[in-house]
Amino acid sequence: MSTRIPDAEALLTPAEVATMFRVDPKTVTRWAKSGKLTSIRTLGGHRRYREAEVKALLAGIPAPRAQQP
Amino acid sequence: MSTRIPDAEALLTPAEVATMFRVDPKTVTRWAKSGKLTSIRTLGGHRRYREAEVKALLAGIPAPRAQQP
DNA sequence: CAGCACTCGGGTAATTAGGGGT
DNA sequence: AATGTCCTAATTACCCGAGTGC
Repeated sequence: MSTRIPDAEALLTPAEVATMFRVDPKTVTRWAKSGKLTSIRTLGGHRRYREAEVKALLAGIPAPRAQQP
Repeated sequence: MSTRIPDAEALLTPAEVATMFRVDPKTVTRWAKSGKLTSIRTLGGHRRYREAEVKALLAGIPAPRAQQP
């Protein structure tokens, strides 16, 4: 059967986000480090990004206010 | 009908955990082998993971460290 | 009993992280 | 300040055959 997951958000890899923005994956990493993009880390330290947020930014929606001053 | 179980914790399959983290099921297995994730084994050797722990890790909560004395 | 999807192992490429420099 | 590139080390993804789960 299909894997039914309780409540999971769609996540994107750095390479996928980089391709969508036509930038280098390293640049996406910098966006995450500077708080411009929400990042979820795997247990090994690799980053995953929220698909909804990336799509919103691609659509021209201004970045949401950072949560940490 | 769901099996009625007294006090069982919700368990997730490797595929479910992998989907939630956007990684390969093999990667989840490595996390379990390296002690980064608690794994429960079936009698046949397959692994199951605690839903609460997985959700906590996804939320950014670090691995359960020892309590402060 | 049979069948299919998933998971188990190992082994080997491909990404990613991180710092540093243009 | 922001992006792309070079490097090393670590993490992750895909290959196989065999066994488990239902």
